Amino acid sequence: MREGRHGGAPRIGPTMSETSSAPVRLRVAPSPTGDPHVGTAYMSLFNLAFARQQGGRFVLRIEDTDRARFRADSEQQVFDTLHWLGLTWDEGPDVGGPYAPYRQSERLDTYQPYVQRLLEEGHAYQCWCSTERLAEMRDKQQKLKLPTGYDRLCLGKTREQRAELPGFNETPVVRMLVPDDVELHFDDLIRGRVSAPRPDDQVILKADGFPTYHLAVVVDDHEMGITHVVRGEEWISSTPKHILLYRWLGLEAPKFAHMPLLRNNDKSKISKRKNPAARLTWFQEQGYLPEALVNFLALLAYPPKQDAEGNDVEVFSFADFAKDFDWTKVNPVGPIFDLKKLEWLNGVYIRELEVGDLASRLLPFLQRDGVLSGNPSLGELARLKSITELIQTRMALLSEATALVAPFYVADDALEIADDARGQLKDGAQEVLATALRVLGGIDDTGTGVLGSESGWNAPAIEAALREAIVEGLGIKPKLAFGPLRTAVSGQRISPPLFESMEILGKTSTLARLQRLHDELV
RNA sequence: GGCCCCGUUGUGUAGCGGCCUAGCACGCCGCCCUCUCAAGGCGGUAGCGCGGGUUCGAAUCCCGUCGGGGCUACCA
Repeated sequence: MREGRHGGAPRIGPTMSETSSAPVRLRVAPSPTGDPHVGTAYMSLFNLAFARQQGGRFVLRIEDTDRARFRADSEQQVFDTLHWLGLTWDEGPDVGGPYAPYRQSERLDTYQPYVQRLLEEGHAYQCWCSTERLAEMRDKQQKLKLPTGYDRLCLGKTREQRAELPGFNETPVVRMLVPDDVELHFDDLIRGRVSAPRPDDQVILKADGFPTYHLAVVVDDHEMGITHVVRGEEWISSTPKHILLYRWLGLEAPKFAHMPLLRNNDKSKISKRKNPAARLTWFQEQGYLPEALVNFLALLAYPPKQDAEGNDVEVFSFADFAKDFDWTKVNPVGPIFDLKKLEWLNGVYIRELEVGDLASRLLPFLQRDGVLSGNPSLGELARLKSITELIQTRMALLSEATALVAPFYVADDALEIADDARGQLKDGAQEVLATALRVLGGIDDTGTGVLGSESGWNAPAIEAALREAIVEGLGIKPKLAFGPLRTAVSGQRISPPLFESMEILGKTSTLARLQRLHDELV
């Protein structure tokens, strides 16, 4: 089944030696039927990688032929999420292009002549069967364990002849007349020679005048000069229909690449119902970096490159990925969409960010979660940058910053002490707090502000003073010594580094917080 | 049910007949570092679905079987 992968059969795809006359043209064709799907991004990524590598074009086409499931805001979300990921297209409904329009609903006139021609040449016929009759027919076939498929009741009949039989519907659809000798094999860039199921007489024009996917995709791919059709594995079974249409219409079929399907944990095709991560917007909400998501997607069903020592290189940019992308390296096994590695990658990318950049990416999350207002002051932003430095290695997701950052922006008397943090306090806590209060009170904090680094109130000085007084002075182990202080200052068991936190908070706030917990323990 | 696709540790992958006592990454576990948590360093855990062939030799080739998935719409 996979001869094409190992050099047994001739390679199908374009190779370096193959003289490429026209530049390649690829497309992604999502349906605006709800929240944009992660599969759309996955397909876009592979399409784009090949298009860029070959110096070709990448097209976005909206397949809105399903009027029943159409959602008006969905198209814009597709634009937004793909832009967010940096998977940009050269032609599309929003940017236009030489083959506009790029919405199928605006191309209805385009399909008409094709349908007409198929009808006239006897490759297609009208069908007046009602959905009820069709459903009954299918049920019967399944009960009898027969292959399902249209029984051609309407074939060769005029409207009048058909009207006398039961299950008649006034507005007809148009069906393909699939011949017995239909070609069931085709070459796939990823899988080699593939065989597919025998299609039945597929509807190509619906009663509402819209083409079905099968007709629209063939006509549009041809009219738009698409050279490579890259889509999910679920389309393998309908590829013979498409090839038939190309043949009937005297068109050259494009190359095909059927990508493996992303899976839920139970191995079923990834779905929004079973997996929140099937929604592209989910990643934005959770605080994933687009560059991390793209990197992660490129790792699914595709092997990482190796460095000079032969070690895998799993962190890479889109450009790196596209550079030596090769269809035959795509693994036909559908990968389970497991987010563990993405979380790690996200942390890697977060750590690589310049601090100011990270801080500005954090801002929307902090505003969303009410830590900062919609229009923070310069002081608050400066403080954010200092805090960001402390938490950069402590996040896998941007949304995790909220809990870490919040204590720095809350009023001293409004700081909530978490139960688990309070529960950890040992007997000596009050004495530790009292000592800290006394010794920190002696540190001169003049100069704090613009010249803060030159102030006596800085992390090294704070640490030195505290260690001397508590660890050495009281003979308390560091772990026990600083626990109560952390709780007082952050309200949490876990926090950014204590002394740096105190520096950022300033002497006044720090002392107020220490005092407050101290007094509560009396 | 029918047709088609696929089958290496928990997950993603390497492996194209001997280099495999099956490599790498994430995860998980442990240790080190350490003011907590991370980050970082070090170490460990776990896999060729099964059965037959072919061959001196099979994770790699063939057949069967089992398992998973997809399609089977006037959805895409």
